[in-house]
Amino acid sequence: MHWSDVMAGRLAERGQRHIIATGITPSGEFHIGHLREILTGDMIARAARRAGMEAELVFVVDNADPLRKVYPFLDPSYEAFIGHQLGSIPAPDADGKPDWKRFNEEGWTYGDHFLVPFLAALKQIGVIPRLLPNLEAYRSGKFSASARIACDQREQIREIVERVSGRELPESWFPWQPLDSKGSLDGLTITGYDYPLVHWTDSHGESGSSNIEKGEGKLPWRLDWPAKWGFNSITCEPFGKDHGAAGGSYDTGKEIAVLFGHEPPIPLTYEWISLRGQGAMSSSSGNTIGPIEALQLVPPEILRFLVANSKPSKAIEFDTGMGLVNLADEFERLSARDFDEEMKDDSLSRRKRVQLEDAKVALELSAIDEAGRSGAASVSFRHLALLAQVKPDDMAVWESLQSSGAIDQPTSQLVDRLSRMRSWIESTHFPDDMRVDLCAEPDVAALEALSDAQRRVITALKRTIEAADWTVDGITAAFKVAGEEAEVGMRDVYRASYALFMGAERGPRLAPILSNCDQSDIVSLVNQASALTS
RNA sequence: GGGCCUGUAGCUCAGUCAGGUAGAGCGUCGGACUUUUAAUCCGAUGGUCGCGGGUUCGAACCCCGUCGGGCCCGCCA
Repeated sequence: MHWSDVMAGRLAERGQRHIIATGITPSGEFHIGHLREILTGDMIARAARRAGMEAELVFVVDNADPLRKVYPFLDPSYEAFIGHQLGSIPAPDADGKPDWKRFNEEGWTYGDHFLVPFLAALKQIGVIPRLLPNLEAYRSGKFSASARIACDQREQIREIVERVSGRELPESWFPWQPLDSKGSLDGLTITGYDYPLVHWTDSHGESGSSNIEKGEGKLPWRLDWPAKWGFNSITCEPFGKDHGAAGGSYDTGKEIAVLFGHEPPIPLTYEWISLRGQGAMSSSSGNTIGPIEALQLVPPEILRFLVANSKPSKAIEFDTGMGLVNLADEFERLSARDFDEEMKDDSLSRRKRVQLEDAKVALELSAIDEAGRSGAASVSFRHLALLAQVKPDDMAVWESLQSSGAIDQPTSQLVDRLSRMRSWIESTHFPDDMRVDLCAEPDVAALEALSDAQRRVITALKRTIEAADWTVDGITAAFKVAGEEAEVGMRDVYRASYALFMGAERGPRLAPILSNCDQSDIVSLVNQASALTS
């Protein structure tokens, strides 16, 4: 059974209506690791709906969290905002400086700056969650009930956190973090509590009172999370393995949730996505690939397939090179199959049946449109990569596909895919193995491996290529004539030609590629090779 | 020190929850298509299931131990 269906089964035991939560802090550039969080939630929601339940995906925007440090992309002036809430400070402009103008005129905050492009990327991959901005929730008093319980029963809370996490909280610990005289959550000392006020003194020597019902501060993370579960009626939440560790915030959260008066959500811990060859992604190290950047290269349904086809407990290595080609081609192959038909075979082993079922579901979950199925593009990624390189003009690509009978008219999906393919090819991520590269000069090793008969082909090519009419047909004819002159079969002609032009044994069809090159350059290459082999 | 995840074919992984003759895809090799845009089709190749014990008629699967890799148990997500 597919992992999403396993989750749906657990949800069904609990009830028929579900709110699946995801949550991210908009402290910096979003990366594809965050995409796993959202997609995992989206897929659980889809599975629940498929099983006949009501399910909604929500995205908690943790913009009440403070800025932790001045990241490399920020101007040093952000020093003044450390400890301030991400939804209450200005966004960085192109130079990393606070953009006060937009902040004052449009209310454009630091959190918005990172969130909005991420939402655009989500839309492309077919995920449109209901947003729950956390800072606004504090300000509108949604946290009041839980905050009061936390402050009133702070010794029970302390006991839970210390027992479950195994760590000792400092004597000064208090379950509410007020904002200080400058708007920071850092460096305060709590001096007293009279509901609804928490009294404090700050690092500037000021003192004041924070009303826990008006968002003049926030709950610490371990309390903030279970509180949100309650007033948002969250029934299920996937989260990264950091939260899932024993003694981690889910463990304390599920007990605190009960104290707050509600049931904790059904959890699902997922593994990280890392970049191939580079280790875990992290916003602060700059070792990231953003969802936007990823979507410039990868068709959205294939990004979905990557997550759908990996069990959440498995770490994913995101590979923008050959791994992507293989992934995309696997997706294409699966898309072209009819699983329902295959599963009618009663002789299938249980193992095989499971495999078919999982592939079928993964494929369904990969569709951008939940109702639709992601149809096969009928062109493999490999093939498209070749065509895109060989034919600079899109129309020529479609003509080639039409003439081979692969497609009738290019679908919008295919047009979209070609444009992403072109940006991938131009990027540094495109694998060398896939690049169509003609030799600039003869590849001696490849030529030396040729048989005598094949060497005669090169000698013959020297004349026919030079004389060729420089079109696809003309070049094809030149190969044919060379074969006749050298008295060898076409197999040898091409063996020799690939060694000559690409330093390889095989390759893509040569005539269309050569026709895009300058004839004199090719002639020169053949002449040099001919000198080496004769 | 405590805990979580992970280890199965050259590679990526399924199969472990419900024990019943080791699976898929890719790769590799061979063949076909009398040349094909690295295509396609067919066939073959390939595993001491990390290791050691135990339970069982029977273990990749359950139990105990052990080794390797990743991570958490500060703040914060």
